[in-house]
Amino acid sequence: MMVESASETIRSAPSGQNGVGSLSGQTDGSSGGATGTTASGTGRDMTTGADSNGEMSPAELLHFQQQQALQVARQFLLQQASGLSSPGNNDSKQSASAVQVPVSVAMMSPQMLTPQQMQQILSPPQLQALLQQQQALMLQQLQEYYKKQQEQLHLQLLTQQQAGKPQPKEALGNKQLAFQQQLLQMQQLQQQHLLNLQRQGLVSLQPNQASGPLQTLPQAAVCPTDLPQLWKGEGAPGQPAEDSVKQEGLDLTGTAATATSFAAPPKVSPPLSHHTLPNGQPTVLTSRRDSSSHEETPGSHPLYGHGECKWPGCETLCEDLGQFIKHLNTEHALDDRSTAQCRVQMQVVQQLEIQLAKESERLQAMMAHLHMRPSEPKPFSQPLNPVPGSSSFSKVTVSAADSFPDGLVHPPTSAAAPVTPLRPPGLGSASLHGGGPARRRSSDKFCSPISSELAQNHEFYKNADVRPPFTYASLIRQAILETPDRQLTLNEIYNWFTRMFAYFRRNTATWKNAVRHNLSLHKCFVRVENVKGAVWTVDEQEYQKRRPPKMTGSPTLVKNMISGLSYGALNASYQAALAESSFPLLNSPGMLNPGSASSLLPLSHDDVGAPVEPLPSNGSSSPPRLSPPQYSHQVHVKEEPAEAEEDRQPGPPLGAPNPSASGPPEDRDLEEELPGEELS
DNA sequence: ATATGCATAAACATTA
DNA sequence: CTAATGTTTATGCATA
Repeated sequence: MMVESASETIRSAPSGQNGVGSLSGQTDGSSGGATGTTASGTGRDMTTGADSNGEMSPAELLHFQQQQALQVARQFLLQQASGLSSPGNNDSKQSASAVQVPVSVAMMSPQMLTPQQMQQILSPPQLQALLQQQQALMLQQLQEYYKKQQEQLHLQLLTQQQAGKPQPKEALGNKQLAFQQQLLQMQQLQQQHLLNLQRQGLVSLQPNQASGPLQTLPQAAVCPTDLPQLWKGEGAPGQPAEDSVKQEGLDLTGTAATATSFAAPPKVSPPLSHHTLPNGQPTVLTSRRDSSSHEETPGSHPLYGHGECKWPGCETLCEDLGQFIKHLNTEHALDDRSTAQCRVQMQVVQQLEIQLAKESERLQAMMAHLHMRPSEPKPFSQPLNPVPGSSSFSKVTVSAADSFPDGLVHPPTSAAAPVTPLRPPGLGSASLHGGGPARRRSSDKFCSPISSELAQNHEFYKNADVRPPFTYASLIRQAILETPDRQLTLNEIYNWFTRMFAYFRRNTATWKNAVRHNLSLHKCFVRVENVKGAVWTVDEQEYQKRRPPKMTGSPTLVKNMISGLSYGALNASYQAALAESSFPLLNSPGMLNPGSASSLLPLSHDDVGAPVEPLPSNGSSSPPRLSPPQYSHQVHVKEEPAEAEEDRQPGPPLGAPNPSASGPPEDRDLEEELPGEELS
């Protein structure tokens, strides 16, 4: 019971909150419940990391990455949507808050669109493009900022030297030396400290992030103002500059957070002050809001821009450069305060550096992941883990070949993602079957999809403690169909589950019970007495029979998008959509032009486009979808479902198109999955 | 508002 | 008897 209640809360949470905080809470993991429900539940299982203890890192990181990418994607969507329909409307508010916040800040708010949702809406190429853009920008911004900071520092030093001229050289020298030494020490300390923080940062950040850090962040201002605009790109309706001010938080999530963490009462002191905190902490972080300055005229002083002093926390207005210099020498001379500020600034820079490094790494990893294919000859390129034999399906799928139009040609980089092999489902393989977009509801229903999806993300599920978006029934079926003789003992099924999904390596009692329950409950699973016991087989016909009619989510979603695009609505529908589809980020290569809303439509049209996934080739994997009419029940062959199972004829079963038999109506569903429309 | 699909939990029954 | 298997029933959610 306890468990039950837990899961309930979890489930309800998303809906209740209008989808906003789905990611946050997350209780499930721990106990036996561990589950968040498959189809329905939403995918926040991912948060498993949060699941308390242990192994959060991989999942978490992954999650972060996804979040970031998604965030961008979301913005993109909003733009589009807004562009499509009502431009201005309610957007403004949201934009101010989470929506447009760049990267990490956004991450902090679990809100709205979830990964799954995004996936449904955006085509892989789109997402990739966005991703790329995002990364590029981020890097650029960071670098720029970093440069600037360095300049500032340098300048400061220089200035002081000049100022010091009049003074006796020795004094100056000493001072200078002391200063530098201090800086050095600081650096070292910072390094360590930062590293530590960094390590914990991600972890601590995730929870609670929603509000806390977010608020303080803006002041950290470590950021380049234009980011927002950039993000917005083309379509952004009317976004006043204010936004930019608000979202300054670049991605220093970690940074900011850390900073705030030690700056005791963070949010409190707004801009002003530069009083260093006792411990020499980043007060400045909070004070810096000069973000806007980007363009300093060549001739001018790096610390002087837009008629004001850019010294952290200063902002004194100066008519001209001369006056500024004067101001600089008087107000920001080499004294304790300035030194402290400088230190802080250094910290900022340091953090940014680290952040940059991190982001770079991430970028590399992402690029590597996304581009692997091109660079590598092999089809299924799953960079990380070479998969042993296990799945026959793995090869079937992915033909690779899809390169990204957008030019992200980046070096594959070994990149070692810190993370591990996890990879967001869908992300990689995307293309396979020619184009099928489709990310249909993950849940089983469409068996076919499952195999392809599995094939594609099989690595992911294998390593990530993420609940697969398929129903037990579909998984069981998949397991059975994957075997040569299409039959498995219960135990073998269990093994398949644990082998294929990291998720099923825990809470065994729960899912095993579910498996048994499903086997017994669904008519499509037939138990056959075998020599050495009983084995389970699949009655494909039965299985197909129970396929639900249409999919869901997406259409609605799309509709919303097109029409009102009210964020809320949109969000809601997404939520729904996503629940179904869970993970797979991008998938089909379908379209890439981000611009056309139209393209979005079809795509999300969800399920429709189920790709052709399982190539008929050997029929091993799943329903070889031939033409609509035929593919009916492959394996099935057995007209008499009952226990006639032995009919599970080894070889030919599947492929054999059974002319008559198939029930017309049901098959139709499958049709939907056919590549036909595809869309884009 | 109702029906359906699914996940879970759990009580039992059967079998090895 | 115990553990693994199977069956069933019940509950709750989400969705159509």
